[in-house]
Amino acid sequence: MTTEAADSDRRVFHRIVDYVQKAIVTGELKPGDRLPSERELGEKFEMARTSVREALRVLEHMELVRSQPRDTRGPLVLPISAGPVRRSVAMLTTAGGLGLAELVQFRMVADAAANLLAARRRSDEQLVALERNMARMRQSIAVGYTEFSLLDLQFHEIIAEAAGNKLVQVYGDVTREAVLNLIQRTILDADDQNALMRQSVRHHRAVFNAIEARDGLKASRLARESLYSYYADHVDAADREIMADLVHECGGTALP
Amino acid sequence: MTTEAADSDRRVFHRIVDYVQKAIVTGELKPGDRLPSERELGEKFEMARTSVREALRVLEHMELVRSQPRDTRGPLVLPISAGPVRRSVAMLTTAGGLGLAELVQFRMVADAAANLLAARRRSDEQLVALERNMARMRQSIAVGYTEFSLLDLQFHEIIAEAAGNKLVQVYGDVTREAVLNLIQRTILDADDQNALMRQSVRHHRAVFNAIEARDGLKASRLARESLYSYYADHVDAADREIMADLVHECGGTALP
DNA sequence: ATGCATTTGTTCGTATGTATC
DNA sequence: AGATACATACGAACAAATGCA
Repeated sequence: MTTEAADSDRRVFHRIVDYVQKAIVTGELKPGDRLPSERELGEKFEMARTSVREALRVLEHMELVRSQPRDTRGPLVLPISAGPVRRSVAMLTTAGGLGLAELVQFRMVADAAANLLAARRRSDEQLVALERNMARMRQSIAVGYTEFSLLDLQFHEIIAEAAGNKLVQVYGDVTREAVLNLIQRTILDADDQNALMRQSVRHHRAVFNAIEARDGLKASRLARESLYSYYADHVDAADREIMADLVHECGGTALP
Repeated sequence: MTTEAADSDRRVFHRIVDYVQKAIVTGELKPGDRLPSERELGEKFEMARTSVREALRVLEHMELVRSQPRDTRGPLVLPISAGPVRRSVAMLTTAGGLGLAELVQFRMVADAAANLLAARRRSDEQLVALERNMARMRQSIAVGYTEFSLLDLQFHEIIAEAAGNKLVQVYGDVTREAVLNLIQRTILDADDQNALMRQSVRHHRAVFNAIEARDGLKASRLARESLYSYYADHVDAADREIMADLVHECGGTALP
């Protein structure tokens, strides 16, 4: 029989990784809990400390636990984090597995959804936060493009949070970050940067107005249109057509 | 003393992880290349073999390298994969404390986007794959609901792949799985199951027709509407309103 | 404040099974 | 078939850091 022995072809340390992962999913292990020390884990799972450590290195990389010299009471169970998603998406984009077109096309979907939901659910406090952000953004034009970019990210993150959907929020945040990383390698000259920043400020104002007026349709359409106008020139013709389709998905624009 | 702080607070094995990661990003290491053996890595980076192994376990978990007993010529550098994204996203959705409403609302966005893109990009082969899936699905009604659910997932996965966007694909796939896991705990009686399956078959036929006709607007609208009709009764009033908004985001439906 | 016990970080040596030449 | 090289895994050891009586 070629059936995997399930214990023999997998490495020993997987027993610990699988246990911890499952225990966290089922809620048996909660953030703040402590795992047994390396030696105790070795006893309970019947393996050497070196193997326990391999398991801990993997769990640590998943950001499920923290294991440091100061954790003398045992490895600490961490809250679920978006870090691994962020890192793996970043790896995919920087190593060539994901192009700008795919990222922007997804942003057209995610940002539009975020704006639509935020227009309905936003609180007045979040509106104030957006206004503060826009004020700082106007000031940062004089400072520089990287500073401006961070505030731009923050603007969208406020909206994503206001949307009240963790998936839209996290996926959107991660994708925006990836696009920024990808774009920052293409050096723009100072004039282009200034033009882009001023255009961005106008766009944010328009989105703010739509969200303030609870006009979700308009807010989502604005997201798609501005992404198209920013990035259409940076992708090839086929992807540009797709992006055009995504712009007009919503009936808010041209009705023949 | 001259103890470098930047080197002492990070563990030794990070030197190897960082080197390999950077080398892959810069293209210095390509898929198919071989890393030095564990012993040689230990010599070059001046660390013990146990530390080298911790590094390899992390790199392995990132799916950047494969290190097995058969790889006698050294650890194999792998092609960039979406696996880590899928795994980390799955962890977030299964253990992130997400409710049905959030998952379904995101599906309304992701599935709609997948259908829209698939309508434009689908190949004839993918159309055939969808037809085969629908045939098997009709047969599986007699077999049982769990069997049917797997084919239902597969139907959407074919579309997600046809959409030609890895992010839409991965996020959508994982979210659909999460919804299924959440729903399968609510036991439906046999009549309900049958009604649901027949409704699902009709819906898939409609989506297929739209994608075949390259009518992306219709395909995306169908996705939103059917998700609303499936799940609206299972969420509270506030979330139901949000879902209704998402349905009408697209101009394809009611125009006053 | 001072040891004492415990934990992690790291290294080294060794044994075993396996795949390749 | 035998020799070699490899990964897997174990265990012992010591330094450094930390918490506690």
